[in-house]
This record gives sequence, structure tokens and C-alpha cells, in this order.
Amino acid sequence: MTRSTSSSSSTSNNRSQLSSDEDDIPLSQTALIKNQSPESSEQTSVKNETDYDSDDVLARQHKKRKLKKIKEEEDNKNAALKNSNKKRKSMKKDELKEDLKGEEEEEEEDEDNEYKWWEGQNDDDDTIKWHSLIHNGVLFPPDYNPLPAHIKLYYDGKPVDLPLDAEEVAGFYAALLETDHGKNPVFQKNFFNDFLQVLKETGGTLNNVEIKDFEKCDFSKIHAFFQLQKDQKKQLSAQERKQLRLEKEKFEEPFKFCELDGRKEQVGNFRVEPPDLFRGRGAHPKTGKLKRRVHAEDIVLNLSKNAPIPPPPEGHRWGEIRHDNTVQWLAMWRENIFNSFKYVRLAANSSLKGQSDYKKFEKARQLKSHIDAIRKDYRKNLKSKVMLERQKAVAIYLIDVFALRAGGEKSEDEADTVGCCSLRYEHVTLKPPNTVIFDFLGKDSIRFYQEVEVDKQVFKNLAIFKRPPKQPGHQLFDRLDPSILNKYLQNYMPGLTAKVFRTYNASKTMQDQLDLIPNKGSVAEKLLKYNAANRTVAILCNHQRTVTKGHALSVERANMKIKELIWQKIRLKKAILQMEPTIFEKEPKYFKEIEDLTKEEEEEIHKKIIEKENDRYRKKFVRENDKKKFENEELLEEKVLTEWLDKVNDLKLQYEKELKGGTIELKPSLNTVEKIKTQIEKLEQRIQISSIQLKDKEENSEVSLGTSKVNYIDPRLSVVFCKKYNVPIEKIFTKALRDKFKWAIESVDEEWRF
DNA sequence: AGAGTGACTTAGCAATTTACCA
DNA sequence: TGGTAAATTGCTAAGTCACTCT
Repeated sequence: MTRSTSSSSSTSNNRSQLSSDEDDIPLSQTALIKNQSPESSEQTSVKNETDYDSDDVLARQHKKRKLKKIKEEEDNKNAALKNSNKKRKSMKKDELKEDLKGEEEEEEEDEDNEYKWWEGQNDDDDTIKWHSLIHNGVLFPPDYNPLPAHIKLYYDGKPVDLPLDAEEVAGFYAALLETDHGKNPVFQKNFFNDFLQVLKETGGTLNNVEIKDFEKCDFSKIHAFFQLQKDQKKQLSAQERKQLRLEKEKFEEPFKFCELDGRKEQVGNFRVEPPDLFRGRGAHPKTGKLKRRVHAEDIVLNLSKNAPIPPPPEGHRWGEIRHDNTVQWLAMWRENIFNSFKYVRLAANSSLKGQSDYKKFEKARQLKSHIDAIRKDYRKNLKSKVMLERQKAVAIYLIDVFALRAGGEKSEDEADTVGCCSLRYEHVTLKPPNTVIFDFLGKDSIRFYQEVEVDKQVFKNLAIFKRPPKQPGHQLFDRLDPSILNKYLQNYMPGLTAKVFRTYNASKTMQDQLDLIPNKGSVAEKLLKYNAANRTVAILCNHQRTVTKGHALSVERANMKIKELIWQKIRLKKAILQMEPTIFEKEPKYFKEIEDLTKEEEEEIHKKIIEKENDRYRKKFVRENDKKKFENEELLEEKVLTEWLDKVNDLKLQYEKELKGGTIELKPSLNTVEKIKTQIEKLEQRIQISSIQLKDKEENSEVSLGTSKVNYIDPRLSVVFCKKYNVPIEKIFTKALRDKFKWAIESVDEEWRF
């Protein structure tokens, strides 16, 4: 038996795990046999022994026992899945949709058959990442779709005919014309250089227009065309959208999953990055450069020795086929901006990623039993006679207390950002007696600005590190780099590095914050407290986000809404007094707030409401007529609108009357004091809720909670919180996060602590 | 030890989907 | 029931850190 036949048949043993396709073709064979009917491919499957790639016999035997159990379970599942596939084949398309929906729910029930790596004993050796790996390669972006003939670049007012490859690049820029990137001179320069280069490679313009000057290029027609396309896409009906989405999904299906050690697992970024202009963050010297198209020839595939090799696109061949089971990636290529690698890897919910994640948090927890010694040592070493030791001590202090990153050296052609070890003179300002102002750009050019009080000795040391001849531009920690620091840290604990401190302090902070939350109140209230704890961590880690462009406006609106609610409440209270003036003596407190609303404020609110109402009716008028026009019905007359607006005017007059102390007219149903009071209570609740939401919104506007939730906070903390406080996990983890953190959700009890 | 490489995690923003409100 | 805002996911840039080679 040859190697390749042995592989395809051995994998067919496991294909029940992979029957994601509508038809029955196992993944391993779709790669081999194209356009073959399901029936015939089914017949080609032959039973075979498990066939691992590893030449390491010991490792093989070691794993065999574990896998055997899994295989048995798979076989059980096999029968069930086959049935469901048969059922599907006999169904019509629209029935299929329903069925797919139902099946997703079934998946949850199916979980007994799933591989739960966290339930077995975990072996520490993770140099071998897999024993068998089968996948369908990568999904390439579509070929360039040329512009219509009449859409062109203009140079100095003249239309330019570009070779397709150059047109594509021009299009990349045109798409960004109105964005910050498009307006950035460095971006423009880098783009233009590469654009000219491509133009040269493709033989220049087709109508002898010589392009020399960026300023003379007019991309606006291309830009407008893209805009039009976007708008048209928006116009699509819900059904058309769904159709497109389904088609896309079907197309992607073969790439979404792979087979890892016989199990079906999700692939993360199976799509090859499309060509585009490089969008560097911050002041990036290379921003705007052309990121070139990646072809099969550029790609290295990594899979089992005897796995079928997925067919490359027609007319192409793969760059290389590799069989390296010490790495997690399925495919990789070199990009042309930095000559670095891009990888296709497994999804966050995969067993490999899950295990790394688990190990990361366990490593951080391990730090608990060393942190006291480490802190004691760095306090002592702050006074060391040896400069290197002092620098280490201060650096670890900063990393521990302010959650700084390690701060590796960066090259000239990257954005100028720093971390702890790469801090420079100008990033730290000392304000006696012991205040330090940090001001620098960190990862992603996010500003780190903090004015803080530090340990006296740390302050002294920073002053020493800044002493002449040091001046702006010089390294603060001139004896240090992350590798020296990390080597030192390993003395305390194997695997201890600077980044472990971030994980440790983030999770520790979260635990402490959660401990402070009282177990009472509504779910909404508890969630708010959870988010507040989450926010503490995000602030510690300096996780920011740019305020959305509509933020100010939306805060404004929320404020207005609250004011309006308060006004409504006061109006009702006034109405009560009009109804029964004597009631005031009984509860003066209840009516006291009426005075809080000034005439001016009330007038303002009236104005806003009237504006809003007018607006609403005008929009309604337009909308209904649009609809009638579309359905060829008779249009509403202008008169109708006038009638509506007259009604609003009546309201306006009524308010004006009220403002002068006139009778408040309420809905007929609000005819007793009791009923009005109930209404007031409802309003109060709404005011309460809206105020809390607004506060949350404002406090969160510049803080990104997601990053710490995804990367730093041990998910088991959140799971325990949910269990103890009776909060549904769905309120805290999205579907994607529940999948990613399944190991945490299923492995923890209420007593667990970080 | 120092540069260079390779593989992995962490990061914010854009695009897309869902929820919500009148 | 459509339009808007919030939530979620997708994308890929930008870090960290181990390892290799000299």
C-alpha cells in the first residue's frame, strides 16, 4: 500500500467528524477527488488502522490510549450523523434552512461526544502540537474586478487608461480618499511610489499620459463609483442579502474546518489577505505601501505527511508542502511590507488554542506563590550598588505596578512606540517629591498618560537614570532589554516573563473587584457592577478605544431624553395639584421638585418636543408617499400634512398655556390622583434606568472592555461570578466567547478562585 | 551577547449583524 | 417596520518571546 492511499483511507475512518458538507464527501477526499459524486467517493473508503504522522514511536503509543477512547465515541456518533445527512439529502433547499437551524440547537445536546481536553490529565509537553492534520488549504481573494470603461483616473484633467494591475492599485487609494489614511501625506507618498512602480512594471499608461505628480491625480470619479456600489449594496432587500450570504457560506464551507488528530476543528483565518494599501497605525513610516497579492506559489501548506494535498488554484502550484507537527499553523506566506510571515491558524474555540489559553492562565496563577518574593526582592534591589540590578528592579516595579509591557527594540521603519525597557528620557517627567508623569505611545500608538505617585526609591532611581549626560532620545534603561529581564524572571519561576505580570495583575484585580460586589439586586444591577470591575482592569491595562463620531451627539440626546422624562414627571405632579390643591400640605416633599424646573428649562423642553413632533410628521408624510408612489397609489395631499402639523401646533399652544400656569390637560385615562401617581412611579424608574445607562456610556466611551475580557481576565472568574450571582453567562460572554471559553464554563465550580 | 528569524498572543478599528425605539 | 445605535465579529497590525546562528 502506498503512503497516499493509506492516508486517504485512514482519514475516512474519522470522517463522521467532518460531514459538514451537504453531501457525504469526507474532507480528506474533497481535496483529492473533485467533482466526484458522493456515492462513488463513499465506496472508495476502506477501513484502516490509525495512521499517525509522528515518527516518534513513544509519543505515538503514549497518545494511542487516549485516542482510542475518542475513536470509539466517534464511531457511535458516526451512525447518527449518517442518518441526519441522508435526511438532508432528500430535502428541498428551503426546508434545509429550517433544518440547519434546528441542528445548531442539537449540537449543544450532542456534547457528550465532544473532545473535552480539560477533563483528561494534561500532559506538560506541548512541543508536539498534533499527530494528524488534514485541511483544504486556503481561500484566495477574488481576482481583480476591473472598473467600468467610463470610470477613470484623471491626470491634470485628462482621462487616463491604466493597465489593470495599476488600476487596481489606484482603486485601493480611491477607496480611502476621504479617510484619515487618504489624507495622510506619508500614506500618499508611499502609495504613489508603489503605484508608479506598478505602472512601470505594467508598461505605463495605455494612452500615453505620463503620471508624475500626485497632486495632479484625480481619484474622485473612482471614489464616487465605489460609493455608488456601496449604496446599491445597501439597497438590497433582506432576501437578496440572505441569498448572497448563503452562497458565500457555501463557498467557504470547505475551508472552515480541518481535521486535527481525527477531530473536526474550526480554522480561524482561512482567507488569504487580499492585496491593499498597508494601513499602519500611528505615525508609521511604511503606511500606504502596496501590500501585494499573494499567490499559491507564495504559500507554504502544513499538514500530515500522508494527508491529501488540496488542489492549488488552476494553473498554479503551492510554494511548499511541509509536515511540521511542532507548530500550530496550517498555512503561511511572507508578506512584502516587512518580509515577515502571516499564518493561517486554528480558531479561538479549537482545542489547541484552548489549551494554550488554559496554560497561560495557570502560569499567571502560579505567579501568586512567587509574587511576594519578587516584590520583596525588587524593593531591596532598588538600592543595589549594581546599576543593572537597580534598572531591573525599577523595570519590574513598573511592569508590576503600572502594567507596562516589556518594550522590545523597534526598527527605524516602524512607528515609534515604546514599552518599559524602551522608555526614553522624554517619556518620564519627574515632579518632586515622588510624582512621575508617564507620557508615551505604546502598542498600536495608543497613548499612555498617567500622573502617579511612586515609591520614593523608584523616584530617586528614575532621577539617576535621567542624569546627564542623558538627554531626550536616550534610553532610560540603558542596560536592559526584555530578554535580560525575562532571563532574570525565570529564576523565580519557569516560564515567567514580563507579560505574565499583565495577565496576573489583570486577573487578580478582577478577582478583588468581584469580591466586593454584594450578592443582591437585579441581574441588570449585577451586570453593571461586573462591567465596573471589568473597567477597572481595562484601565489598568490601558485598553482604549477612540470615541465614535456620534458619541457626543448620542450623549446629548440621552441627556435630553432624561430631561424630558423629568419634565413629564413634574408636569404630572403639577396636574395632581391642579386636581386637588390641598394634597400639597400632606406631602410637601413629594412636590418640592416642581420648583427645580425653571421656566426657561421648561420652555426649552417644549421647543424640543414640538420640533421633534414636526419632524416626525414630515418624515412620516414623505415615507408614506414614497410607499404609495412605489405601489402606484394616489399620493397624500399636502393638506394632510398641514392637518398633522396643525395638531402639533395645538400642542404647542397648550404648552404655552401651561407655561403661563394654565390647566394641564392629560389623557382622559389619567383621571384620578392614584392613576397619575402610578404613572409617576413608572417615569421615575425610567429616569433611574436611563441615568445609569448614560453614566455607564460616558465612563465607557474611551475604555475598551473587550480586550481584557478576551485576553487577560481568567474566564473562570466570570463563570464563577455567574454561578454565584445567578447571572446568565450569555449576559457576559457572547457566543464566540462562550465557545472560546468552553473549557472554563464546564470545568469550574463556585468555590474556584484565581 | 547580539542579530535575525519564526511563531505565537494581543490589539483597535471596520464591517456586519442584531436590538431597539418610535 | 424601518431607521438608527449598540453589540458582535472579522480583520490584520503590532506586540512578546523563544530559538538559532555566529
